[in-house]
Amino acid sequence: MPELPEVETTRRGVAPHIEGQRVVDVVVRNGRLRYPVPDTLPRELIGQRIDCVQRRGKYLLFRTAAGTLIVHLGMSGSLRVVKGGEEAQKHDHVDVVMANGCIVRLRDPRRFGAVLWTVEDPVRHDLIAHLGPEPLDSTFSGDYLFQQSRGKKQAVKLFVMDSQRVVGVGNIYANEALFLAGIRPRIAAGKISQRRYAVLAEAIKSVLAEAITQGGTTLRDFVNGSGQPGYFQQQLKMYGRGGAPCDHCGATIKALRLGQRATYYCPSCQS
DNA sequence: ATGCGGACCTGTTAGC
DNA sequence: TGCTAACAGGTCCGCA
Repeated sequence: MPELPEVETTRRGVAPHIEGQRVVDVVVRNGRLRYPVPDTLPRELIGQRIDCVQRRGKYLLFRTAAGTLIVHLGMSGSLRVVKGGEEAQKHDHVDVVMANGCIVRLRDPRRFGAVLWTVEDPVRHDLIAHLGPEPLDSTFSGDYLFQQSRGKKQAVKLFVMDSQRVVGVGNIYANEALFLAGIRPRIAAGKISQRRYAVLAEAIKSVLAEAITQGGTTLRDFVNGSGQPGYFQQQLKMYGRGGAPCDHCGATIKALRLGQRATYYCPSCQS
C-alpha cells in the first residue's frame, strides 16, 4: 500500500498527537508480522517519552531516550491515532497508548508490516543502513542515477524501485515518474543518458512532492494518521489505466508485467 | 555481483 | 449465485 508519500502523510498525521507524550501501554494483539514483534517491546517502550517521529524511506522512527520504535507499513498497513474507547477491529494488531489518551493503532490485514525496537542509532539498523538516498534530498539527482546505473541491464523501472538505489519509489510512483520523464519502463537502466536521468530525477521528486501535498494515494484502503483518505489518485496518469487513452496524447495506454508488478506506459509519450 | 523468481499473508475482484 | 484464480501500494532471501 504505502509508498513514500503515504508514509510521510502518516508521519505528519500522527506526530502532533504523540510527540512529547509518554507511552503508558503497549498492546500486541497479533505479533506475527513480517518479523515477530519482540516480546520485550512493552517493557522497553512503556514509560518512554516520544521525542519525535521521523521517517527514513518507508520506515517510521519513533525516537525515545532509550531507543527507537521502528514501524514499516508493508503492503496493507496503516497507522492512525484513535481516542481511547474505540474498539479494535480484526486487523488492528498493535496499539501504543499515550498518557494523553491517544492510541497509535497499527492495522495491517496482510501482515507484511513490521514493528521493531532498537537501542542503537536506527540509521545503523540492518534494515535501514543499506538504504539509498531520500529522493527529496539534494543528494538524489540525475547524475547520481546515471552513475549508479552504468553497466546495468536491469529495466529502469525496477532500478528506480530498488531501495538500495533510492528509497520510497514504489510501483505507483515509478509508473507515474517514468511517464512524466517520457521513458519506457523496460529500457535497460545502463543505456539511459545523463540528460534523461536528469529529467527522471526531477520527475520522481515532483511526483512524490505533489503526492505528499495531496495526502497520498488511496486506491482501496490507505488512510492518514486521522483515518482520512488521500487525493493523489485523481492525478494518476498511468497507474491502473491500461487500455485507456493517455491524457496527454490520446494513445492507448499499454499494460504489462515487470518484475511481477503491474506496469503501464504510453507508447507515444514514452520512448 | 547481478538479477530474477518465490515467498510471506489476507482481502477483493474478475471470470467462468 | 457461487466457486476459483488472479491480483494488490513491499521487500527479503536464495538461487542461477
